[in-house]
Parts: sequence; C-alpha cells; structure tokens
Amino acid sequence: MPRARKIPLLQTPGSEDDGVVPKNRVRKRRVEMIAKEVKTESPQENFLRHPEIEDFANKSDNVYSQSIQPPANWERVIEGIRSMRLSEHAPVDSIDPDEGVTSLQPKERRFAVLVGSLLSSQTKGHVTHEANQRLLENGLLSADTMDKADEATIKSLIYPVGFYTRKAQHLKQVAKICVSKYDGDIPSTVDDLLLLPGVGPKIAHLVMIMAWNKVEGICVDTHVHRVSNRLGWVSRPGTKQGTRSPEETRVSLQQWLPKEEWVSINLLLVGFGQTICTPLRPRCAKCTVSEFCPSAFKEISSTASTSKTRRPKKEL
DNA sequence: TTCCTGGCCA
DNA sequence: TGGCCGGGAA
Repeated sequence: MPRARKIPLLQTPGSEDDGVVPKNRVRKRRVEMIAKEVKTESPQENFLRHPEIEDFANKSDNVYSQSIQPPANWERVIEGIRSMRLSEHAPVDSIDPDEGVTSLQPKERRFAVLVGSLLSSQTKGHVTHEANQRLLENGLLSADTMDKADEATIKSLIYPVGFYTRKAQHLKQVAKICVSKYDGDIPSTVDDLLLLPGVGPKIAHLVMIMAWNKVEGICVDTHVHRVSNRLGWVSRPGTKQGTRSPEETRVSLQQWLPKEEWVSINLLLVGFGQTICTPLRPRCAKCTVSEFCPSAFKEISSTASTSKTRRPKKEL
C-alpha cells in the first residue's frame, strides 16, 4: 500500500530538548497543547504508518549529542537499511496500533496506547493487536473500566499474549493508578511511566512517543539492541565490548545518534531485524550494508550440520 | 530449539 | 545478573 504523507511531528519549542528534563511548566503546557492536537490527528499515527519518511519536520531543532564520535559510515548504513526496508515488507509494517482507537477521546486513546504497549512485550504484533481489539470491544480500553473489570476477565481477553497472567495483574494495577493519580489519564514523563508496574525503559519511551509525541529517549527493543551491536554502533562505557542490555544500548546510541533519528531508528531496525538481520541466521548475503558491518557473515551457522546450534560469538 | 518490539524479582 | 513468565511459530 502506498505511503506518502509527510509526517507533521510536533516541533519542539526552543532548545529545551537536549536531553535535560524540561521545566515542569513548559512540559505541562506542551502536554495541554498536544492533547488538543491529537483530537484531530495524532502525529505519531503517521510516524507509525510511515517509518521511512522524515520524522521531524523542523530539523533546526535537532540536537546532536556528540559526546562520542559516531561510528564511521553510519549515515550510509542507515540509508542502506532504509532502502532495504522499502523493498521488503516487514511484519512490523502491517501493525496499525491505532486501528479502532482513533475514535477515542485523547485520554482514552493514550490509555489504549499504554495498554497496547504493555501487551506487546514478547508478543507478535498481530497477537497484540487482536488482544487490544478484544479489550476495545468489551469496553475495557479506559482506565476507569479497566479498573473495575475482573482480573480473570482481562486475562481471558488478552490471551494468548505473552505472559498474560502477569500482564492482567499489571493492567489492573496500572488502571487503578491512572484513575487515582492521573484522573484516568496516563503519566506524561518517562520517570512517572517507569513507576507503573510492567513498564520498563522500552515501553516508557515508546509510550512517550506514541501517546505524548515527546521524544525523551530512543525506544530500544531486542531488535534495536541486537542490530546495533552487530553493526558495532554501541559499546559498554570505556570499552570496545558490545552492550549487554537494551538499556545500555539506549544510552550508548543516544551519545552519538542525532536526535532527528531517535524516533525513526526503532521501526527502521525492528523491520530490518525481522526480515534480514534476524536473530538466528542473519541473511547477510541479502544485506546491502554488510561491507560496513563488522559482524557480517560471522554468525552463519552452517546450514543443518548438526542439531546443535552453535551459539555465535559476538565479534565485537 | 530459539525467539517473539520486556520487566520483575531474588 | 539470571531465572522466570508463556503460547505459538519457524
């Protein structure tokens, strides 16, 4: 399906956005402003539907952290991956998390985004989506109704998403907190989101982008983590070793990757990781940027030699 | 067997 | 830091 619209991501006023926490007052006003905007059309909808297209309308606002020298050729690599992404469809591209949700009021829509993100961990996109639709059909996609709902009901509705038992508990707890502390809305900062049960760094940053249209950090999932390490883009502080956790990867990436790429890098690498730079047997022969990849052709376990899959060493 | 757009707990 | 939650797909 053709995708051509430009993405009007909300611009960041001034230069408050250099990684430092903005003043509360500024943030609050931004939130109110965004809340009004999403009623008609939410920018992150477009971001999700058009990952390959320029994310930030106002480039002059972009801040380059540059506390660390960027890896050589990173721009050519991103360009190459972008081309590969356009020519090959990835599962992540068919996910439309806003389907059926856009009709909701902003507050409910944000809560729905949070729920969807919570459900998504270790779960295929379409499974997450279907679970979310069932919650919607049963009127549970609001903090108020979710809070009142029976935990067993929630559990049965979200099955078979990964870890559905725990997620059902988390959803109830999250709903209660949203009702009691946020008037049915969701927290509007990463720090506050992290206080919610079941919400870790990956989900917190994803929700900030999708629900609040605010970029406080890169959303690093297992794909971004793996691909970044294979490319040699990230390392443990003061060493040349790869990072050991997505959170380390996030911090390392943010030290050199220009902010204008912080949003798009996720879908770019997720789709790339799903189709070409796969966890098991990456298709290096199909990859057009393998010449820039220190790990290229080093993880190809000889096809069907024995049943023992030799754990590929990280060559970093 | 391993992984799926992770996070919690000991 | 590692075990655990979890059904389903490749």
